[in-house]
Amino acid sequence: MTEAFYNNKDKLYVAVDCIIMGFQDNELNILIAKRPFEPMKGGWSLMGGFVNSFESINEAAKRVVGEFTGIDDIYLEQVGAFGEVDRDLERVISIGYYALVDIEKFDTSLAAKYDARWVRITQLPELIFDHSLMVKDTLNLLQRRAAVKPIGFNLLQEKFTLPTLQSLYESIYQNAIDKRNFRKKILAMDILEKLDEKDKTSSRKGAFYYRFIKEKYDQLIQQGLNFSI
Amino acid sequence: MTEAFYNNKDKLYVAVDCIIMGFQDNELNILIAKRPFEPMKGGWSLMGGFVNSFESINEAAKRVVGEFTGIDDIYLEQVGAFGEVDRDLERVISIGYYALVDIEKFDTSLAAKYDARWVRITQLPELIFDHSLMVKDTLNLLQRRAAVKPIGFNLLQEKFTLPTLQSLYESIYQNAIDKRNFRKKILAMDILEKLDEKDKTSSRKGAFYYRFIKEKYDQLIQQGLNFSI
DNA sequence: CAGATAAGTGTACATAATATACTTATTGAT
DNA sequence: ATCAATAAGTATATTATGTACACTTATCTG
Repeated sequence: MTEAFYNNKDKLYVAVDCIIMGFQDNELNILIAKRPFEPMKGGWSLMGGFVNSFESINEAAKRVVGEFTGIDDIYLEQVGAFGEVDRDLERVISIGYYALVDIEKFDTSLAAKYDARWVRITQLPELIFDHSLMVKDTLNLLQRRAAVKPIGFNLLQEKFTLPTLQSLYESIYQNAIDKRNFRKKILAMDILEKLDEKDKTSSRKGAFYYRFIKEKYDQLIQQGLNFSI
Repeated sequence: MTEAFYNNKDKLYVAVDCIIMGFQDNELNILIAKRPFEPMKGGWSLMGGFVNSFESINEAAKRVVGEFTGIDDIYLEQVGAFGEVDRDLERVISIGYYALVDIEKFDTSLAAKYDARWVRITQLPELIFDHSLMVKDTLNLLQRRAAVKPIGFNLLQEKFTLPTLQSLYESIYQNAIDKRNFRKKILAMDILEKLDEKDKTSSRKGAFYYRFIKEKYDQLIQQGLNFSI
């Protein structure tokens, strides 16, 4: 019998914890919440939930991000499994996922419901359990990913300016980038379309909007070229 | 009560599957076994086991590698969690770990016991469940890691020749490397010590043995230099 | 119309990656 | 003893990439 082999093994709680990232005020922001129940009631926490037996762990993460943001158009990637015995009060294996969302699509009514808020990544409070470690691992992973894949655009609105895009990369890598070098590199890839319209909210001169052309990117990749910031 | 919040949630089986890698015949080898029980009895499988409630997932992986190789001096890193609903017959979340071992330390008596054998990574058969995917993800991860960390030495004996080291990197990256460029780069890092002794098993001239000096590497890293192949 | 502000632009230099061919040490066979 | 065979070992030139650096331009406001 199939079950015979498994029967005497332990079963554990399995959770997903989501590092939900948005871009706002020229900085990466992460959605965190005040935990409304014990254990660690009142502590700052990532958005999480338990994995049900009928859903994959990816589906669970997508569900959790949807529940807490109202957004289902997200970039989602697994950070890894966190499984120290004492990471929670009960024995819970948690699988970390980071999500990149367009913060403009955030359903703000949910912020009140869950006592959740966007906090700049440089100003995060200490989080409960191993959640701070999850954020640290995520930033590491994001830095490696963003260097070789155009995932940053998932954090922006469809139209964005080059100064905004540069701020995004500066926030991801936590260091300043020379704007001439940045523009040279990003424009040389030939995956952005310059629009006629300007954004004048942050300067008198205004900065031209650009658009990421996914089709062109896919085509270049197929030709063996590679994205690299 | 703490348990109240968790109580109505599903518990799942959690396993670890280990991609145990050795280096032999100038190629990466992976330890696989013929599965002795249902489901998928007789199929080729990675080395795995269930996570017990009293051990961390890292500990579980280390235990499994020890059980199947007799080696406890290993480099271990998590590949990620695999959680499709139908990845096994029962609902089992599996966490993949790859291990780099010195294949000379392998306890060969265990090979018979578990019907396990070392197979070249280029000649792996189709594995059961999602194990082939785990191997693919591992090779990817290993390629990125080996480029920036000297983890390859975990696969070699303490003394090794430069031609052997080069073969190792060629096997990891699955392409040929020019030996002049390779030697220039690896020696420039100044983390290898040349020994007086030669290995004459593969040529009449013989190749000098070298040794990896971890202390020197650690020192260089502390000074902000970085390893890069 | 002058001043303020951020957007936008080009070149020179340094570093790193890549391509390329001959010499040397040693053993085994004659 | 000499030669043939084999893999180990070695240096340089070229190209590509990354980095450093300062002035001009468009537009709004007062």
